Amino acid sequence: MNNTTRKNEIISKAAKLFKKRGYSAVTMRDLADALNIKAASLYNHINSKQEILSTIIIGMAEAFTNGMEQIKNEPVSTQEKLKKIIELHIDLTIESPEGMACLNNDWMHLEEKLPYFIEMREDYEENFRVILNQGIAQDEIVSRDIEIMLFSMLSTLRTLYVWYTKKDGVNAVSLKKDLPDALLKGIIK
Amino acid sequence: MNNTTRKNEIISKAAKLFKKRGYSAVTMRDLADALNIKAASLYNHINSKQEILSTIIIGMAEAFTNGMEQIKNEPVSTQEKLKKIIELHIDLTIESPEGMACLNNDWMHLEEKLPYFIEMREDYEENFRVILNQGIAQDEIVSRDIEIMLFSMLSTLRTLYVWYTKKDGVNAVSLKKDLPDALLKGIIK
DNA sequence: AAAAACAACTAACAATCGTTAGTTTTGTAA
DNA sequence: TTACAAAACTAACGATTGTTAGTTGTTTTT
Repeated sequence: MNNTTRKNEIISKAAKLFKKRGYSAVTMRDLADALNIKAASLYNHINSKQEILSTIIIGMAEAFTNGMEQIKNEPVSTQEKLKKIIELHIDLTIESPEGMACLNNDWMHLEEKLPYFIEMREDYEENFRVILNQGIAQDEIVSRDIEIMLFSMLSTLRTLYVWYTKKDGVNAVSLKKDLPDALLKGIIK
Repeated sequence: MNNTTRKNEIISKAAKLFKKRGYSAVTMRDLADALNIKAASLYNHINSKQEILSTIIIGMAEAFTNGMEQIKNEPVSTQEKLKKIIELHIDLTIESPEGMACLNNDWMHLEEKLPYFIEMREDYEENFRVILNQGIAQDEIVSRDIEIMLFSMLSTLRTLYVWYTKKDGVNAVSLKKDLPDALLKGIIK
């Protein structure tokens, strides 16, 4: 029943290649070469190139959806919720920087699952907005343009994988320690 | 002598398509269709697909390089320099969101000009680091992990085009008004 | 030992890729 | 009107694309 092992190896290797060069620029022969097999052999394990992309991206998106669902209903302050969202992004980025790259850069190449993905992304952003608005209502958050606060935080969180995976980049420890403050409190004295 | 008109139309249209689907996923026939001509006709104006990409990206990168060169030598406070960097990103994003998208997402498909691009990007980031360090030395900036401050600001600034180009997204006025504070002062009270 | 499942292979397909060659049309200046 | 340049066209090229069909070898299960 453990027929997923080889399939997972293929998907995992594909994610690495997609991160580097993007879905469209990676051919099935590139992927096969990286696994030391022939392109046709891939089809003993997966149904299509599209299925690989879909598996990677939808898996990540659902992880974020589930994480947000947890957080939004917790009986804690807005500041606490925002910190948990930041931690969610850090955790998922550390777990799979390649998946995060695909999620960010290749979602538009989804076909069948594209509407489902868009829906999840919109829901996620809307939940984020609600939390920010609650913060303003409860006087925890400054009353500025909410779209700018949302975009500013999400941009940073979504591209975490870029900096996490490069040498001399940021590491997990300092991320969890300093990123919440950087995002919430700013950088000037 | 005004033979650049048609060429610029092609490059401009290409940038729009690249922003939507990425360099690799856009074919010369796609580009030609969008201009209501045949693919072969493109080659009366440009030398290669790669040349189009290169023109777009190197142009943007040089604009940032020049902007940073201006800013770093101005006799103003760190906070003022950071504000000017933020404005530089806003201005260039408004001027060409498509170019920003290519710069961010398709740089790895550069061939001949890739080393030149990498060099410019590294210099830009290093200049940014120097400014932040000056700010710490002069007690203007909190003493936290500098890579995290750098990455946090740059991530937001580099993906500005995503939010600027979508309906109900952020607009130029509120950007210039609220983004500097959001990045520098944070969002909590 | 036989059977079944798994995972690789070779060979090839139709479609599409960026690009070239050579030709025709279009607009402008002489 | 002629001459010329700009910008389009048709046709095709060799390479590469994702994928299928059918086969062979290798493990695992019975």
